[in-house]
Amino acid sequence: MQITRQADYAVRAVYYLSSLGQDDRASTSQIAKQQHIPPSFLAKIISQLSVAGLLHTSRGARGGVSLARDPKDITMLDVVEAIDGPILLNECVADSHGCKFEKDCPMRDLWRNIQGDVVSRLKTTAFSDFFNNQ
Amino acid sequence: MQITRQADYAVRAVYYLSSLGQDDRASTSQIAKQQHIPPSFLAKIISQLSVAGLLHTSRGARGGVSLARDPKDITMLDVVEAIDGPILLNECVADSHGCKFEKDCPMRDLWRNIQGDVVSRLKTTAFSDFFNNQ
DNA sequence: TGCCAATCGGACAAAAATAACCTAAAATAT
DNA sequence: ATATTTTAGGTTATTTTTGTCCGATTGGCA
Repeated sequence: MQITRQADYAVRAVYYLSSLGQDDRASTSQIAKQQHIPPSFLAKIISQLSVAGLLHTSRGARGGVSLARDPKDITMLDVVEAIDGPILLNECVADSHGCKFEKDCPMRDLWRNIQGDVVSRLKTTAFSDFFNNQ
Repeated sequence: MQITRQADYAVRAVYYLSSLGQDDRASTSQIAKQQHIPPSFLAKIISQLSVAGLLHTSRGARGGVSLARDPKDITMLDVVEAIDGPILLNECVADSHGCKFEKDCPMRDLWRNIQGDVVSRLKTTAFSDFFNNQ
């Protein structure tokens, strides 16, 4: 019942980029140093976030990483799911998993409801929210 | 971000026992069969639930497993935490884990809040709730 | 008393997930 | 050209998860 270290790192990386100006770029190693993330591990994570369309990366000297869109349009859910995949509190909640008891399993509804709340809260929290001090 | 299979099995086992009369006992193999749980795996889980004080077990012929208390006094949280340990959405929320950013990390508060909601919902759901049809 | 049904406890193991490292290659600004 | 930086991929180690198996023990019952 825990997000992975990778997802936490991803969130912190996006948080750091959000704290910079909108189009400022930072190198992976810079982000790693600031957020105390293993640099070579972060590279993989950045890559995944880039594939997911959340970040822009540019190679070469003076290259680096920047946000692909405004912090107010990047939610916690976007980042977490880009790394850990869809949030699923219990296997039986998945559409694919045909549980024998589906029909009359009261626990399934409970899990689904709680999961819905978690997803909803992550979806309604954008990275801009972390900086609005007013 | 998922409870383990073990925790799910544990919940289903307690659910099954709750569906019986208060002091009725069932053998591990009987529970396993009814709930489609690997029998030898369930034995371990039952043992943990017993240590946690949620179940009573009795050996010998005509032995078996029964609830240690009324279903209305056994919550989902009791069962899940007895197996998976304390619910923790992100490592940084743990008391022990001294994150360097603790003080000014807005994500930490978010995780803690969401976690609080999850825990709260599990704590307020007792197994008797699954059978009150009125 | 002695058999049977059941848990107990520990060892063992296979598979998956997690965390991380390393290197060669590609791109690009200077 | 050269230095910088991401990219892509493989490799490795550790831990967690999901089980299985088996002998010991316990307790009811004929």
